[in-house]
Amino acid sequence: MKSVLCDLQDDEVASLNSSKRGMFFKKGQTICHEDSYPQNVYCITGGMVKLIQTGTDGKEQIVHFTSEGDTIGYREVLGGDMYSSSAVAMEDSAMCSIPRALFISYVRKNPKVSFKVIQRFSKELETAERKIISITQKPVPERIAQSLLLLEESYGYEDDGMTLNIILKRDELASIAGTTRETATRFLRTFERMKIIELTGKKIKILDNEKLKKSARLQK
Amino acid sequence: MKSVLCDLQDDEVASLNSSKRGMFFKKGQTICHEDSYPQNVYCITGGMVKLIQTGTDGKEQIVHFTSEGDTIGYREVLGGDMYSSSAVAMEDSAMCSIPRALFISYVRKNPKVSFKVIQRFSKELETAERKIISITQKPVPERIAQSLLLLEESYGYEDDGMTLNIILKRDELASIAGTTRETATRFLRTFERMKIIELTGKKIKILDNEKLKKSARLQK
DNA sequence: TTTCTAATGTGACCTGAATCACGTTTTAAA
DNA sequence: TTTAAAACGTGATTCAGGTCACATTAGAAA
Repeated sequence: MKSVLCDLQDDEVASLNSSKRGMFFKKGQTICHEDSYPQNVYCITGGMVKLIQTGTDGKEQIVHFTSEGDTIGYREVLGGDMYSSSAVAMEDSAMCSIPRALFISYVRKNPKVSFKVIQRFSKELETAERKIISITQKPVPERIAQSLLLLEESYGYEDDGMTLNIILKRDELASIAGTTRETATRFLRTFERMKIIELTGKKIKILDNEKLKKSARLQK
Repeated sequence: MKSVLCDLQDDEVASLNSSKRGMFFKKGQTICHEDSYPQNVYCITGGMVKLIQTGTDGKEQIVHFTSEGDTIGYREVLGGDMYSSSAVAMEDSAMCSIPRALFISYVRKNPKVSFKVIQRFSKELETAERKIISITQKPVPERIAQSLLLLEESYGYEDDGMTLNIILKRDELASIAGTTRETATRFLRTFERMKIIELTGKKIKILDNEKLKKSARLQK
C-alpha cells in the first residue's frame, strides 16, 4: 500500500491487515454518499473512482478523480466531518476499507504518518486554491486546456505516448473544467481544428503539447 | 497565542519566545510576496491581513482574510512550497515571525500540534471545495449573499448586533464573491432595496438575516 | 442481431454579468 | 483646508457561454 499509511510500524501493519476488509464495486456503484457519516476510509486497490458533489440544482460537480493507491474519505475522517462528496466507481473497482477509529489512531500515533498527511493536505489545498483562481479568472477554453494538462499529469499516456490514459465522458470533462457538456464539446472541437488534439470516440490524443500549454496560458 | 501552536511543551514555548520576532506593518504594506520562498511563519497579534493571489491578467483575487490569532504561511512551510499568495496588511497590523525550520520541528515533534494542523487543513479544504462548487454553480447574487454570511461568521457584529464588524472595499467584497466591483455594488444595492441590508459608507448592516440566508440558498 | 437508452455534436437563441465610460463621493496627502 | 487620488455608483453596451432543441452515434441489454 502506497499512500499515507506506508510508514506504519510492523505491529500496526499486522493489525491493519486483520482489520481491513476487501470490497468490490461495479461501474456506476456508489461507494459512499455525500452527507453521510464516514465509518471507513477506503484505499483503492484497483479501478477508478470519481468524487462528486451535488450542487444546488442537483448538478454534479467532480471534485477529484482517484485511482489505485489513493485514499477516499480520510479528509472527512480526520476532520470529523460528514462525507463532503460521494464516491462513485467509474469502472469496476476494488478497494479495502479501514475502520474510522483505527485510521485515526494510526495517524495520531505515528508522527511520520501525520506529517505525510499534512503534506498531502497542503498539496490539495494549493490545488484547490489554484482552481478557484482559474475558474473565476480564466475563460472556458483555457480551463479546458488546463484540464487536459491536469489529466496528462495525473494519468499519463497510453503506449503511443500521445493518447491520454483515461477515458471520460464529455460531462465529466466539462465538470472538471467547470463548464457544460455542450461548451466542452465545442472547444474540444476547436482544439481539434487547430491540430492541438485529436478525438477518437472518448479517446483524446494530444498532438501539440506546446500549443496546448499556450492555450492554457500556464505561466505558473 | 491561540492557533496551532498552543499545545507546545514548556521548554518549546521558551525556545519559541526567544526565537520569535515581533514585527509591525502599516496599512497596505506587504508582509510576504507570492512566489517567494517562505523563511518564516507569521502569527498575527493584531490588525487584519488579506491573502491575495494575482491572476493571469494581474487582477487580484482574495484567498483569505486573517486576523488576530491566525497564522500565515504555515501551509506553504509545511508543504515545502513557495508562498502561493501575498499577504497584505489591510490595516496597521502586528505579528511575530517564527523561523521556518523551527516551526516545522514543532509540528513534527508534537503529535498534538500535528493533529491540530491536520484538522485545520481539513476544514480549509472543505471550505475551498465548497467555494469551487459555489462559484461554478451559483449565480452572482447568491454568492454575494453567501459572502456576507461568511463575513458574519468570521467577524461577527459590532455592538449594535447588526453591523458587520469588518470594513471592506467594494473590490475586496467582489473578490470574495468572485465577481467585479460594479456587479457587487449593483447587487448590494438590490439587497438594500429589498430591505435585507443597509449600507452606510463601507459599513454593512444586516437587517434581515433570514432573507439573506434565503438569498444565498444555503440548504447546506 | 435488433432494440433501446445513454452519450454526443451542433446550430439557434438568450441572458447574466463583464466591460466601458463617466460623474460623484470619500479619503489621504500636502 | 485645499487638492489630488482613490473608491464608488450607475447607465449603456457587449459578449462569453449557458440553455434549448434536435439530429446522430455509440453502447448496453435483450
